[in-house]
Amino acid sequence: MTITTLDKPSAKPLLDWYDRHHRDLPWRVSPDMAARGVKADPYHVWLSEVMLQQTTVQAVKPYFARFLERWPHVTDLADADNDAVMAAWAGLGYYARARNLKKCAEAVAREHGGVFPNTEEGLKSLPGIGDYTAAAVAAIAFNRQAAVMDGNVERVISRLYAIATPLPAAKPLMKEKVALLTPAARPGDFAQAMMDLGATICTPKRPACSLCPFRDDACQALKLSEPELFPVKAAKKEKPVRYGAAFIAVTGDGEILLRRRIDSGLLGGMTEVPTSAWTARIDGEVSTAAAPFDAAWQACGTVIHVFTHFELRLSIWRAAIAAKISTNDGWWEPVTNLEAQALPTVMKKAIATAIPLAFKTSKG
DNA sequence: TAAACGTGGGA
DNA sequence: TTCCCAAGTTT
Repeated sequence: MTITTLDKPSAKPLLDWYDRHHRDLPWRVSPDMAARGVKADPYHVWLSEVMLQQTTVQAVKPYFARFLERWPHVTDLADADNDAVMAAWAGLGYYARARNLKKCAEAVAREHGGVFPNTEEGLKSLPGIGDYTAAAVAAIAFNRQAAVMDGNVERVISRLYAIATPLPAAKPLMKEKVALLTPAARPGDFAQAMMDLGATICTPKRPACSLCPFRDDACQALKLSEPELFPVKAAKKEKPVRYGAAFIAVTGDGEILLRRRIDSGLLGGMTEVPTSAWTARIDGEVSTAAAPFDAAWQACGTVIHVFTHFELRLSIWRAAIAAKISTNDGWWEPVTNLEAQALPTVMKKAIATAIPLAFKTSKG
């Protein structure tokens, strides 16, 4: 005879918790909506999942709304102009996501008749869709029993089972545990419940264990009275500093010189002001040697911007010139039209340092 | 396997 | 202030 015990994790208490305490999110079909027959839109689910990669819910919300308003269907995004998509993504970071987003939309439109594949495997073959996103879209949009594992789930699972192996080595074991826990019914809600739990209860610091659906007996980390010990992670590496110069040339007509970065690598495909190379150390004086042309360049400050794997200290130079100077690459853009450009945050900071009124907010 | 790849907000 | 990190993917 089968005996049900409470000391092993079960999806049921979590789903019950989710029914009462789920977050209402713009891209989400909540349980009450599902009960009224509302179905998840794969395009919405996919778009939100890509935007949410390594990005906070709060940051994503306005971008998600603008993308849907401008490109209501995946075929609209497939037909969109590349630079328009990059400009719409500007500020959200990890710009390879935007490049792959566009490629993925094109693949869905042209190779799949405008319909997203409804299996994990089919989704995973698309640009920008990895293990997590494939499982998330399969579960949330297509009700597939896929094991969804993101940073939240890793934290919850590592605590439920008190997994002492450090990340990322522990991922295969964690994935195994998630797969065993994922129910055949409501797999999408289960995945979202795990993520909501990780975001609101099973937080990295000071988890609210008294409110957790696994509080009674299931959580091994809580039994040890040390939930914050999990997950165990490898030590971080030191962040190097790089230096460079950026040049903001302004004409009497109020236009500045911009150019487009190459499609690959850091800020790939985004717009920038001319800059020097970003080198690991200052060789001699900070200078205008890398300026796009000779002019009366004036130093007007330094921008310090922290990327994922290095810190950039950018010396900002400004020159007022009478008229446009012809250059090999780039174009002159009215300062009044900078909001429409694909300018990453670091470039908005650089321009704002030279032209304080260039943007509505000084922080870009 | 490990490094590259952005940003802004909270503690 | 400084550190941490948030629904990861690609190479």
